[in-house]
Amino acid sequence: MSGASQEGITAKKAEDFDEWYTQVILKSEIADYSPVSGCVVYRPSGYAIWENIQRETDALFKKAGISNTYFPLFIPERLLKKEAEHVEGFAPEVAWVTEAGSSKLEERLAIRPTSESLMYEVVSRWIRSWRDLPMRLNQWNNVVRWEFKNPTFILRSREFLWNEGHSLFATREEAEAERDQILGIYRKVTEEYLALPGYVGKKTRGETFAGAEGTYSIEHLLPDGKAIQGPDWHADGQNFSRAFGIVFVDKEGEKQFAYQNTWAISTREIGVMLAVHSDDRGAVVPPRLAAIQVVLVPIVNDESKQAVLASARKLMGALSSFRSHFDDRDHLTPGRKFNEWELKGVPLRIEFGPRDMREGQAVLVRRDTGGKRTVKVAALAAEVSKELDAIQSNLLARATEALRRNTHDARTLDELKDVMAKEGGIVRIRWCGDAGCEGKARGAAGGKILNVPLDQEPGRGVCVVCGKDAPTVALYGKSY
RNA sequence: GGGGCUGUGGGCUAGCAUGGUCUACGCUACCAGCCUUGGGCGCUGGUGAUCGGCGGUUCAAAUCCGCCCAGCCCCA
Repeated sequence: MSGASQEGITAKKAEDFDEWYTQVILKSEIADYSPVSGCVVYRPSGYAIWENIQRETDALFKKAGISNTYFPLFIPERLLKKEAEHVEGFAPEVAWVTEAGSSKLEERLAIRPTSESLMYEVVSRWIRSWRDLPMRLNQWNNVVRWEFKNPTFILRSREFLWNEGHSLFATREEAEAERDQILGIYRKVTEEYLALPGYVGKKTRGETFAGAEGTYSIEHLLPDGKAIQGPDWHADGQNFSRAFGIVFVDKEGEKQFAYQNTWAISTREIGVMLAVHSDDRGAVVPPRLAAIQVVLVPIVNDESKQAVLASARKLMGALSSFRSHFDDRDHLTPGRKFNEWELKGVPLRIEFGPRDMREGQAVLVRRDTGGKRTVKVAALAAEVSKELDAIQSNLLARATEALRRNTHDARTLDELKDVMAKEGGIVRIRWCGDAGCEGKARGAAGGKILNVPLDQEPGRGVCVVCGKDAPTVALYGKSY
């Protein structure tokens, strides 16, 4: 035991969250920095997490009747400019391609910050009649948003990966009905796979996506007391269809503009997930998303070596239905391996040594609680499955409890200031809906209105700012 | 948008004030051999850094100056 090793996490989650967060991601080998500021390299175990999120989300999209497509990276400037509010929202952070080789381009090309303008220009040619609708498209891709000054590892990067869903409907009613379906998918993915709870609600006018009529989000809470926006869904109304001429002939023979929605979940969720679940020993990754779900570490001595390794290999056969790994490296001690796999966030470890071999058992060690349990090898697969499920649900339960514990109430501006100063986290406030009051609340306590939850508690109250009648509860907090 | 801090082998660092003795310290990791293996084993030997990049001052720069890049923090 040297004690001087810097390989583990040296910062404490509770004491120095920012440093801890960076160390967890780098030292677990989930991601790394890129030579370009604000860009992220996903290493194999990190990209595997994204692939798993993608796979699960994609399956739900497909089940809902949404088809995948691919639209190109480059958007001609004239297209980006077609929807005024949209371009205004993104202009400051668009990266441009202006030359190729030694020649200057005639028209500069935007690297997509999102694909509305390019997609809708093309899609407008595909739609003629109400029979062509609804059309529900998706693509998994990368986007670039350049301008911000303080990138935050994974949580806010200049390039990120996401899905961008785009759907077109003949009527407003149909378009609006999509909201709960998509938010339901995101809620399922974030809760059941990422083990992340959140508040689903409507963003305020000022926080609405550029070009949209309404934005709905899932808001998560990080352990440092700041909220962060997760997946979202936007009701675009006819803004884009008018700008891009997406016109169809309805059943009555009348020309109509389509109603559109867009929605996204991004790699940011990986950062949120790691920040919420991980601990001072390293990363904690939910079993359903982990690149390796279970690692088998054999423990041998000279006499037992061959026999233990042979038995351990047989155990690996029983684990074929899991993403499993056999750590038979000969030059490292078991303790060393334990620490390494904990740092990397593997949900379940199996220890198997001479004693276990004799007794026909194996030791299961949970990453989330550190709890050890001895099980019979005959029941290994069933026990591993049970344990992985238990870890998965414990992570969500733990995070849900943390969210509940860090959600407070405030009835007046003074109370709001007080709660924010003392407790931080998310604060439920009554809000009359007025933008002026929103602004005052923003200035008052260092946070902002995160969203107005869809799930409204019954009852009435008065606005935390102006004291007028306020039918709705809004969520307030500091935000990334 | 404004202000501040940091950058030395893969990781953590010593050296920088007062330039030369730096052919750059130590730990860790890595490689080889031996010895070991139920929570970061031990011993011996070895690989690995033109000191973030470019330029300047100087006989001489990790050290002083300028610009740039990257990371981090605080305020708007």
